[in-house]
Amino acid sequence: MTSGENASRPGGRTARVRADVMAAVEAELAERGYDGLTIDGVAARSGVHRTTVYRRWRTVDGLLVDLLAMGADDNWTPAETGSLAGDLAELNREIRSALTVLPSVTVAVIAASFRTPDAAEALRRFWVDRYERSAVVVTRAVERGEIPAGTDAHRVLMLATAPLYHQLVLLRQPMSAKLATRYAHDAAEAAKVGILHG
Amino acid sequence: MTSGENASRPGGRTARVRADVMAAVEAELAERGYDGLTIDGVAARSGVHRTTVYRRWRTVDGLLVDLLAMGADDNWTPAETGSLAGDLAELNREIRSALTVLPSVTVAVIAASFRTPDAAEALRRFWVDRYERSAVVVTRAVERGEIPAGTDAHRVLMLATAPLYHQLVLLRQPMSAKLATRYAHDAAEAAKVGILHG
DNA sequence: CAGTTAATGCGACGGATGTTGCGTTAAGAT
DNA sequence: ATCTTAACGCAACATCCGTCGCATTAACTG
Repeated sequence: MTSGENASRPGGRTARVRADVMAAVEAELAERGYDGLTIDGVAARSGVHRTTVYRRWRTVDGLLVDLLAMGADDNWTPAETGSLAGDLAELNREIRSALTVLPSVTVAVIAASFRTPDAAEALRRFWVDRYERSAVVVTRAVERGEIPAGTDAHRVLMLATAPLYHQLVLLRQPMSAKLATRYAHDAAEAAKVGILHG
Repeated sequence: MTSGENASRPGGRTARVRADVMAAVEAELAERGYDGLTIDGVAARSGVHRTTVYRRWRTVDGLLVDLLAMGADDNWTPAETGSLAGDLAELNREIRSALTVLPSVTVAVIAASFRTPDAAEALRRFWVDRYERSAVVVTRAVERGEIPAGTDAHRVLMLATAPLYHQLVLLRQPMSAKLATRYAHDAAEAAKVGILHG
């Protein structure tokens, strides 16, 4: 993609330029926010020439997509706590953290996704992957006999996590760690009593 | 705000200009999408001069905020169907409609909210108002004895509606009317069995 | 070590975006 | 009917944004 990771010349300078630019993006994002992010600003701060940034990343959104890719952990799996409520609560803790940290790369890429199809697609893939990996917490709960077989994993995950995105990103209201955990528990309870059958 | 509704000279020409510009915004939004929306484009299509649009609305986001205000119904109340599940399903039907219609002013204002504080604040107020008005469906359910007293109205509404925003706006995946209704029923069921106590 | 060539640096350009000063129009007042 | 004055139209301007051609650097090759 826009990443230069597998380029034909991944040598020292190219890698150094990418690291410098990515660091500058994060710093500018922290100082000026998404709408204050400009290629000129990033280039100036990083010490890399404007033209180079334009050529390698095209747009501000391209920079953010690359930053998201840089931070994504390919080996990520949901933590295992021993209970569905605990697993979902840990998921929500991570999500809340990603959305409230400053600067939040996730929120910035969400903003970017409304402007360029590339960012939208990158974010979509990122989330599809995360939710697919997360489905195992429901599978494990079924195997433990904690919840009925045939429980709709996707709906469980949506009920648990969607309120965080909605309230923190769209409604722009704070959410305590306690409330985030409560949504996780609500979803687990609903699954337990058999509401979320396939 | 940016609206000219209560200006000192709300006469024929000013009102006509506003109507023309708003119509042009909607048309441009439908044709080019949010990221293709420009003041010059809107001005050209509406037949109003560039400078006039800049002076009255300042930015593209200002145009969208005004369009949202124009479409907002001050007398809105949630429909009354006789059951909590029915009321929530009707809410979700309206939300799904607002998010999937083309062009979706709601989605456009969400996009704008990531760029200017004015748009973010306008959207926040809009939603706070809507969720406050919607709380009555939970109150009614308690009065009918359908769900326990002390049920957390906000959590009921979030569980029912957040998955729609999350899946349609952020995950950018389609959602059938049936699934939207199912989330409404899930939230109602969870309330009924007492999971969502205050 | 010398040669090849991507990647970067550099300056200049064209177009888009937003602003300003001033003249013109028309809504509302007397 | 006349006057006043917001609101609008107009043109010129400054700035920002993205691109291009060409020179330079430095990573890889043999």
